[in-house]
Amino acid sequence: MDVQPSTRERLLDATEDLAFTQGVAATPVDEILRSAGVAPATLYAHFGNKEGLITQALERRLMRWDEAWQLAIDEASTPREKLLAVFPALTEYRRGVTAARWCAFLGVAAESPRPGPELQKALASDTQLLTSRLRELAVPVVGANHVDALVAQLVLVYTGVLGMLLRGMDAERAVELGLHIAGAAVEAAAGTRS
Amino acid sequence: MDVQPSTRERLLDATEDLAFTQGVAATPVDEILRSAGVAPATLYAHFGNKEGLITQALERRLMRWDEAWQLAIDEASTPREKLLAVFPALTEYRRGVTAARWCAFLGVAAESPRPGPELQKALASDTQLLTSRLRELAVPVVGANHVDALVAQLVLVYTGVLGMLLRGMDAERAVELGLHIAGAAVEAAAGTRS
DNA sequence: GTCTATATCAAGATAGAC
DNA sequence: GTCTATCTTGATATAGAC
Repeated sequence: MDVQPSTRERLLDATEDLAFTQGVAATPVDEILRSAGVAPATLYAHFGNKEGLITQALERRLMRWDEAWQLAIDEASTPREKLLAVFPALTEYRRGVTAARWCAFLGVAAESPRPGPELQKALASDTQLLTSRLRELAVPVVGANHVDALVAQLVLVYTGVLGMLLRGMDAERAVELGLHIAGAAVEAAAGTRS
Repeated sequence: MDVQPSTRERLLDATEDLAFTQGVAATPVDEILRSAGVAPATLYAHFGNKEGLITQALERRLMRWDEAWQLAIDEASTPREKLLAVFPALTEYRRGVTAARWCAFLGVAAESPRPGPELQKALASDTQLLTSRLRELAVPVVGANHVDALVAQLVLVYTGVLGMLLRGMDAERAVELGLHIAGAAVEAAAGTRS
């Protein structure tokens, strides 16, 4: 039996739908309210202000991405496949949630010159999760010595995949391309392993 | 003898300073006017509206990037170095102009869900220049058959370099990292050459 | 917790003079 | 071409009732 989503969740859903596709500044609070079927005062009671709403939408989004990525890792068999699972996970993830225009986190970062502490934390936690988990996964593949360089490369490629969406590239093609580049980087790093 | 910049140029300068570092929506026209020392009506006489101002700032920026990149290509000696010159060119370019927070074009694209035709054209011309010139440069390196795949990879890496700036990475490190990944991609593609 | 109604304010844009 | 002064709108946020 389906429970209908709470007011709070409807607001977060609408925020993902609208703000992460059109841009935050290009999405008036009014539009989110209309889409969620909620009154202004209710939004402010829950989230304080627009930035609070965006922040919590990002937090929920990161949790879901975290789970989706972890699932993809668990399903992969070899250490190398687990390390590269971030790319197929992205495709799968974008099917499950409302797909952002490119990346909810980078998009908000780009248009937030002076984020408040909460938002700043939410934004940083995306890069944080990305690098820390990739580091764990990379150790079995290239050894502890070469991990840092490889992780930085993988984060760059992952970021490039998302950026290509802004250049109009199809998401699946971008992921495929990224996987190819990342695979080569892993080979090169694994070859260097002392 | 230095000629002092025209009103028009002061406005474009201020736009690059402010809108491409803070974000367009986060930069009120007022702030640009104050920074340029110009009256509102003057701006609208020159550019029609805010989007016109942004559009022309992007157009001027692309011209300068075009020149800077071409210069870097001319200074490189081997075909492989010319192909990869886009990365050192980026470092050099960012010294010459007001460096954007990450990328003026991608940044504007990200916060413009429904750009007018002029702006759309200005945005597309960045990717256009990038792909067409890389394609020319790649032919001598990998042959005409494998060009498309390699170009797409290089554009992705280039885009990833810029995106890393939003994750707080230092520009020179990002460029260095990108150059490394791109170099490996070029090697791999050149090796495949039939 | 949620609503209706409204206050407040800032931003984009224009009128009209010089 | 450029200025001062102002208009108009649309967006964030709040007051007060249910």
